[in-house]
Amino acid sequence: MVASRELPSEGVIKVWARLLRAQRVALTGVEADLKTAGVPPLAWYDVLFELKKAGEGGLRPVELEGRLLLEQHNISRLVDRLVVAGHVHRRPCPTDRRGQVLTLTETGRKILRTMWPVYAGAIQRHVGSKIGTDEDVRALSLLLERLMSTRER
Amino acid sequence: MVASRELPSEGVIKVWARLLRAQRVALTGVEADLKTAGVPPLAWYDVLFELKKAGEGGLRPVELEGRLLLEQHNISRLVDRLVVAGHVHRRPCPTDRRGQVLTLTETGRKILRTMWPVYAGAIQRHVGSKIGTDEDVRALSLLLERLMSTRER
DNA sequence: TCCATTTTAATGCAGATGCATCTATAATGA
DNA sequence: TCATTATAGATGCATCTGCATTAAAATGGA
Repeated sequence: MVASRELPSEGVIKVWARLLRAQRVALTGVEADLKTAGVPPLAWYDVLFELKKAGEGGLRPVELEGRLLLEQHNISRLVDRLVVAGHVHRRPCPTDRRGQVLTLTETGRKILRTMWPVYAGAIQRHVGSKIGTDEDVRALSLLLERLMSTRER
Repeated sequence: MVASRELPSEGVIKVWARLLRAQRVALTGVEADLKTAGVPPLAWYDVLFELKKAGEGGLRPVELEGRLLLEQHNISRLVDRLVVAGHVHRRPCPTDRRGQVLTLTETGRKILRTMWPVYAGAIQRHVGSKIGTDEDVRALSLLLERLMSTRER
């Protein structure tokens, strides 16, 4: 892979530094807002939201892994905590006896409803209010999407 | 604060999601490259680099705190590890007997030199090669900078 | 079929982080 | 001056993450 031996330009290095820093600033701000409001942390929202999107059929841990980009052991323990808290139901998978199927419980659904207004306000406060026009929002969205892609340009 | 009660637009929510994800993808990629090369993690580089920039006079932990945006207790322990590893020298601060002054040791300088080529390659691989033109780099840099600012727009 | 390989999930252990608290010193100000 | 308050840094404890390993089940040939 030739490109991997190239050195980054000054501009790229700056983008890297700012990506780390902007994310950290925004994330710690949002997490702090959640904590202040007395609701669970972001990771819980992520799991619950994926399960809600998945609907009736629920999701298997291995599917969560792919969607949240978390390691297998982290999913395993995160789900543990959510099960203990009563927000997620875990039952054996009918088609694969190694696996399990996760679904939302009623309290899980309730947590999502409780968290969203807080979360949305935090996103607006720590991200939305910092960016300018809709056009800037679109531009940033597009550029960030490229960063996530696996292919080079 | 009125803006804090506004709800984020669809676009802003997407930016938030992509900011988290793009950063996670890039960061885990870079950390993995460092590990593969057998060099210390990013956090070590950050501290050592700040100390290098600070030069002769070194830095106090409280200054590192501001520059790296880490909590006081995290700085305290991170520095501990670097001192134990022999990369950082810690001596009492002459002007404030509560404090201390941190400077690079020779092996600390060496670690920086060893890490940079690996780190630079990783940045190019996981960030640089994903973005297109220099203009895109500039645009992304500018937009990310806005996110870090404390003021709203 | 049978065996090697791969996939799914859990877990023990070490390392890192968040939170609250503690000690020592410095700064403030009556 | 002395008492109050603020700041610098360390640390105990709980939680969370990373890493390696393990167990069980599924898959894919020969």
